[in-house]
Amino acid sequence: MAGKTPSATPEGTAKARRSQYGRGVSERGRRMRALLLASARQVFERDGYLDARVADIVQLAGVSHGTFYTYFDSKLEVFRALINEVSEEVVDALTVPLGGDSDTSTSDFAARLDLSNRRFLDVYRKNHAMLRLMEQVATIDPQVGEQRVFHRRVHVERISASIRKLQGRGLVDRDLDARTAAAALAAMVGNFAYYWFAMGEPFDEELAKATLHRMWLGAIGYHDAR
Amino acid sequence: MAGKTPSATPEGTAKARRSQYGRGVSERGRRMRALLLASARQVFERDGYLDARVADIVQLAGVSHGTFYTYFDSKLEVFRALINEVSEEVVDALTVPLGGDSDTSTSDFAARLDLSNRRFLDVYRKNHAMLRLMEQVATIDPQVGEQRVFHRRVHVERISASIRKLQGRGLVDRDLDARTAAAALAAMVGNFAYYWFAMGEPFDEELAKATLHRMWLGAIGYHDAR
DNA sequence: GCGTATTTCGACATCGATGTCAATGCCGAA
DNA sequence: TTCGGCATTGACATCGATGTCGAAATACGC
Repeated sequence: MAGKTPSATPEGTAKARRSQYGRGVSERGRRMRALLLASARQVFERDGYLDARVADIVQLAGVSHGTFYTYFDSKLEVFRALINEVSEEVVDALTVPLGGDSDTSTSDFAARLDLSNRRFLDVYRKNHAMLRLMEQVATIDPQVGEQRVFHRRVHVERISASIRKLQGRGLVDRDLDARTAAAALAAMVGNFAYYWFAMGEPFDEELAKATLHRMWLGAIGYHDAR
Repeated sequence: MAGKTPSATPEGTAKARRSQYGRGVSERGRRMRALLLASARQVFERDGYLDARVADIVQLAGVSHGTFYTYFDSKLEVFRALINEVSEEVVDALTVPLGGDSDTSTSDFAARLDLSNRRFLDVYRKNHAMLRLMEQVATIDPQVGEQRVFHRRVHVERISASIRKLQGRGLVDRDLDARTAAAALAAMVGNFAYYWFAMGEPFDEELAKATLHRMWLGAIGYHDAR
């Protein structure tokens, strides 16, 4: 049953060789992998996840069908690889502490919030095509679904930490439930960005950002003693 | 070319007969259609849109494969029929005028808003499985995508009309851009409902509704002279 | 310029869901 | 009970994307 070695034959299946040698280890391999990733991204953005075919990806890359499978097990696996890159950017943008170390900077909170939301929106705009696809694939593949949930958790946690801090300083009513409020604000900002950038609803750049900022603060009842 | 009548042969293709006779006109036919719709809904909710197979639907209904195609052209068409029913409920919930006729009821606005949001959330909860699927299919089928956009437009328009009315009465700052603010609030409520009911994030019923209400009002800077 | 490690090639087998159709079954009206 | 419109049946053809594999090509150390 297990691998005998008939003298002349090339030995083992191609698949076995592939996993044995690792895939794309050499410089050449790394370039090929990058090329395939770039092509895949183009095809996905053009055709959507479901309509994208491996055949299109390899054609765009100018390589043969089989080469694709040297580097990825399936269409889904390339997509995951691509979304990982984007995800990192998003999480980075969301991870920047809103609180700030200095207790002194009490009333700069509004400014820091504004900056943070702007950064998030800019990252969303930059990657809008992939983030739109992520919404699609999140409903199809559990692993990508997990990633979307992770984004949201990061966002909600950052916001609820801020709210608690403001409540500690007496700047926000303690009656407000921080977790629920954070969930609602994350929904507001995230879904607004989705319709604005991914679905193409037109808004005036500055007006939208300023309005979002102002509503965010009003929603938690934060009123700066300016 | 057109329908001659060779004596013995059954005449025309089955497909032609189907479109000729209409599908499910009789009482019997209407029952069959309803049965298939119910089975389809169960299968969709259990397996998701993509993994649902016509074979599963007919098996659950206890009829043969071909019968399905007497009533629907494809899996997509059944889904559209199902989502139409749900969509009607959602639009109804969103269509109830927030303004109210009476100019007198100035300060009941908050109460009416609360009622309206609660109604929306209840409809969402009731149909959460299909609405979750709608989010999935909206990214796949343009027609269902249109329907989702329509929901949103109804929601946004209702809210922005309210905001304008409140601005007219001097209860909300005229500086606030009604359309942008309405888009953000619709995003907040709609996406919160999605994560709450469709994705199963746990929230305390009463706390969530009250918090959403309070934030909604705070976001537009409405402060009741209570 | 030889040999081995690594990558590429592309024709082909596979696969499962979809939609079709000719034949048969059902049912109410005459 | 018989007739004809209407509905059901289920085996089958179709189809296109996926992933495989044996063999050829390329790189590169020696």
